[in-house]
Amino acid sequence: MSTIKDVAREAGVSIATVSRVVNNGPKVGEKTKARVLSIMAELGYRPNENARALVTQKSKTLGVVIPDLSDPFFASLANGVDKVARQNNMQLLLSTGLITEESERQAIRLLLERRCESIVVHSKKLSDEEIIEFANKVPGLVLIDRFIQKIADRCIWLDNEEGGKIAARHLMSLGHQQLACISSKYQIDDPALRFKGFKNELTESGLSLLNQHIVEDEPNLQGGEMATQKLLASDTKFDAIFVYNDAMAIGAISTLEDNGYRVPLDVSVIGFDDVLLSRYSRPKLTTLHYPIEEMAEFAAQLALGNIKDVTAQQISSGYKYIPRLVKRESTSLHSFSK
Amino acid sequence: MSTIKDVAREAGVSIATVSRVVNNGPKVGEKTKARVLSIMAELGYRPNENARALVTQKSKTLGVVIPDLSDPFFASLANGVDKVARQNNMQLLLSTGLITEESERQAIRLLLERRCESIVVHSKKLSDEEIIEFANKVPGLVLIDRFIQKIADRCIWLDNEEGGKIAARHLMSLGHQQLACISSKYQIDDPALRFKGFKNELTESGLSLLNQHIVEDEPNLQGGEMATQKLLASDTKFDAIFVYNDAMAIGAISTLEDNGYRVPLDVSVIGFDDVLLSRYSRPKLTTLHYPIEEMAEFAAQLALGNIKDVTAQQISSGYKYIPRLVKRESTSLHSFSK
DNA sequence: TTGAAAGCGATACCAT
DNA sequence: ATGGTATCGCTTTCAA
Repeated sequence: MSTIKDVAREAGVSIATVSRVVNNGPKVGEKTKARVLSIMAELGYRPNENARALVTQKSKTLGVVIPDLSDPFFASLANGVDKVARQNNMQLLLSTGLITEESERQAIRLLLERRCESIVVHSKKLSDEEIIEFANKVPGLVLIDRFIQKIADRCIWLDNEEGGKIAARHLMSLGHQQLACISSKYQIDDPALRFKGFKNELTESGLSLLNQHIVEDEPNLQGGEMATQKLLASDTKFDAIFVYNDAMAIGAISTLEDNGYRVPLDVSVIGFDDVLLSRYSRPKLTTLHYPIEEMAEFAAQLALGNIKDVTAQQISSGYKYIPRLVKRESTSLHSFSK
Repeated sequence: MSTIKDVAREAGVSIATVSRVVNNGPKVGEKTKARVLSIMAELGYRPNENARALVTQKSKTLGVVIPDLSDPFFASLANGVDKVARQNNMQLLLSTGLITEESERQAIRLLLERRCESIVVHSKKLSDEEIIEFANKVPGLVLIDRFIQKIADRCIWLDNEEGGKIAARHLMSLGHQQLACISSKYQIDDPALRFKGFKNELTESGLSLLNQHIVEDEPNLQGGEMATQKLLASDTKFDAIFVYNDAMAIGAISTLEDNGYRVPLDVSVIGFDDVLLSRYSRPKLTTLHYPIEEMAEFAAQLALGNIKDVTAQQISSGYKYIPRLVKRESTSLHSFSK
């Protein structure tokens, strides 16, 4: 691959001049500019970004730390960051790894070694202290999907608890009174928060407690099916279920229908996340929209320093997103005719 | 961020020595090594990869060119490449853009400017000539999802036509004789190939022609629904449908059921791609598995030069993958009782 | 075992 | 308007 020197030599000018035309610098003679340009084309010259990064001290790179791209949720996150990268003439550098303390640490380090000045981090295992330490060292590091008080103004997160409350209100507004839950013991604390909000909202409204709360390991279709089987086996009466996420909710619907229940006629089901699946299921799933891509875009802008007016509110509680209820077909008015 | 000089100064050694301990080089005194190491930790020193790339002429970066990450198909592709990147101590650099000639060209160029020596390219708009030109310039550039004879040994692609044949055989083996198709005029030629194979297999087996072939614009749920409405409105008799992809197939099932048809009892439906959705639909979708992640992993290995034994076969027709039939619930034996 | 120095490919300041 | 050159942070001979 030819370098700036090659171009300079062929064009009979100095590398300084070549550099100027490459960067559309001022003060370059029309003739020389034309000549250099043609030589560049002829040689197929492409400036070396690594060399540029070294001298300019900027990498034109937006880093993102996530477990991997196999989960559509993280793919959306990465896509949001990538969108912003493109808008800013930068590229996305991906740093993936297991959800373990060491992998997360390593993923961030690799980005730092590339001198990424803007990084969107999704981390569940690193301690608050270590993240704060990184954040202090890197002004362009931003945390997504997690809230740490000391660096609140760099946190973009979803209020899972409020999501639970919204779900509860929705089901109650439809007249449901016998509410069941299907949760998951995932490696993160989102499930717990969602159900905490759900439960609190119920008790505030008089409904003493959940009839039944099933916890299943795997937050996927099978997990939802198994949980629902357990729920049915427990012989509890219920007219609505709040499920940890959409995948499990679809599993729940499947098992309910296999057992003669009609959704939403007999049982309302509400999910969480609003992933692609929820629009494809039958009945289409009522759920809470998790605006991860929008959040990721915002996170990227924040990492780039493009967000200027920060309110006191944001300084204390970060950038908090509230999930939005998406009413589709899996929930409906409770039929008292039964 | 501290540099190698800082470390050298603090440790009272030369930068050469520091470099040696950073790279686990040979011939370094135990005591000095220990001292340097401790200073490095103290300073939080991280080697500058850009500087390294400049001098070593390797970027430790695996590039991938795709339209974006919003489509799960491309997310899987990127995930496959990323897996291999990690295995090889490299990172994924993403270069996205619209499906236009200029964006695709630009995406590749950006990767070249970073001196990415291994690149997995998904390109639909660039001309064969231009791709060949890039390929000749970059030995580590590999094409996925497209076949170009002149660089056959750098092409990883799916035999869409064979997929169509497999679908036809499957439906015929179930006793179906009145076959309809739902296609899409997407920006690529995959649909055409799939249906060419399907049609050819039918004619070879005596079934003269498709009863009906509906072409819809959008290859998604709505497109599938609309196409199916048209199909029903056309008043043709059919007992099975071959649909361009899973999303459309799910739309088709939805519309069929809304109109009183039972799937697969009255009509068998087969999709293509085997995306996540197909396992979540009810009935679960019979489809053709498109092993895109596996293909992407292979492509990445090929780009890295890790594939050694190349057969004559591969030199002439590239790395061809055959879609695999995944029998689930949306197809079944034709009931002649009707 | 360690250090000095050349050089990777650019940018940018200082001259001319 | 153009050229010379120091410099970015690191690797890698070549000497000592």
